[in-house]
Amino acid sequence: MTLTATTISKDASGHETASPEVRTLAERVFHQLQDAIVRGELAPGSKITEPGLSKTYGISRGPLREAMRRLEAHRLIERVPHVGARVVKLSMKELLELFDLREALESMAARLAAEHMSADEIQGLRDVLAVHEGQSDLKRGEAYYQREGDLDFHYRIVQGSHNKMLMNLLCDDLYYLVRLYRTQFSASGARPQRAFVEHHRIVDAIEAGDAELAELLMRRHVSASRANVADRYAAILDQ
Amino acid sequence: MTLTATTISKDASGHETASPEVRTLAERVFHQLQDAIVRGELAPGSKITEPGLSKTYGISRGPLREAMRRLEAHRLIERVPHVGARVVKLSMKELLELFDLREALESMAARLAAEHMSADEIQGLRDVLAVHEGQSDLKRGEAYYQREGDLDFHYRIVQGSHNKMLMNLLCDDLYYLVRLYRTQFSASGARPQRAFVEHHRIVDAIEAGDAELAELLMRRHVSASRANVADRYAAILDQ
DNA sequence: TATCATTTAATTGTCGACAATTTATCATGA
DNA sequence: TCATGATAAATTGTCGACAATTAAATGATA
Repeated sequence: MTLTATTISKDASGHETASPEVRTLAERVFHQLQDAIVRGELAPGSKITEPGLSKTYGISRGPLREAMRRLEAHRLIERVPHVGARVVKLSMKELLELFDLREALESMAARLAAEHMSADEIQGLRDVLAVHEGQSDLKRGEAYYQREGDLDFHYRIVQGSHNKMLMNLLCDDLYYLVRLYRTQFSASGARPQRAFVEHHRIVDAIEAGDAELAELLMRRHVSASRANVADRYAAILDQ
Repeated sequence: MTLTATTISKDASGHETASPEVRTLAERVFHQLQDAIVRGELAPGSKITEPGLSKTYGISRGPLREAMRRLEAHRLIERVPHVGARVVKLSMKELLELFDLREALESMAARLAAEHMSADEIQGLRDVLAVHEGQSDLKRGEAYYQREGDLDFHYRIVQGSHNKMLMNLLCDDLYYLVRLYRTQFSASGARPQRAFVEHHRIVDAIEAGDAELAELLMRRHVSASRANVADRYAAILDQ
């Protein structure tokens, strides 16, 4: 692809995108904006204006509006007719709701994964865990929650379910919203280590073909993660 | 609902719309296209072209493209860059996957509904069932699955969960896809009557505040519905 | 006749300009 | 001083035209 990522400097600190699909301007700027939002470069709640972004990214308003429509569909921005768009503002209530959704969906994904994952896919899962294990203990805490794409454990479990609808929902629609929450309420502390152990147990269950156990463990895992976030938030309120 | 299916004939055939949001051309044509697809007026798999729709609805390609983006986000059409868009083609595999999703999500919704629904909301649910009961037995079979919006039993259960994320997912994103499947594989036969009974049991559980039971019943209910569709499909294959 | 390359047509992607609506500013009056 | 209304600025919604890409049609050649 000859499309040099020249674009604009500005946001693109030279990171670019072996992205799956960048055949059009609208798609490119969509991914750029998506990254900018998830990374927090565009502050939550901040208003984004079409002429502004149009100039920033050096494109006309046409494709920009299409990109914004996609962002809206992914719930990363909120638009009001004739008024404008704002980066989504995160409330703790909605974050906990999102965890409830994940608990229902990802536990189902784990069950299906135990039933349908191939040996190669399971090996891939183990590799992901091994990579994380190899990282220095210092960085692990922060890094473990930053992984994305195929490196994300949860992402791969969902892929392993072989359920297209589920994959679309969790990996396309909700995935970046989850990542946004992660950067917002930057998760760390003692939780990652424990999550790491739980991940191993889940893979064990999947490898054993124990669908029921995999579902149960994943449900507990997400539930524990939710409780952790809720606790940390309560602690902040008290502080 | 006064929404005549005039559809074409220019836009302003003087119909307006107690619709939730029709403040812009793009939104209006979005709803029109959504209806047209769900009703089967636009055949599944058929190619839709921008100049064509542009002329049909009497608007320019700008707002039309925005409407199409929204349809794509709702998975009612599929777009390929530089090629075009087609109305989504339904496969039995994906339909069953959709049922799996609904089983996980709506059972969760039923649990939350049992925990959070107000007395008024529960009464509203009973009213919905009463309306259906009042209909002639002849029409009930066909009509019962055709209800939409607030009249839809499942729709109200989800609303009763008071979980925004869940409501967005089921009532905004997946709702019209489910309706599309309903019209495609037009459901009827002995199933509606049984579904009607199951609905009553679910409301009973919700009213009793028995979250666990409500969840279980809803899970069974959706699962039975899924099995019914699968059986009918298998029967057709044998025929 | 079938296959492949070239040309043609149609459709999508992008742009800039104008109209409609909203938000901000400011002046006026109680 | 505050509220209220009119004016001005900015932003969004809509349109038509042009460029880029793909699909179809045509013709040449083996």
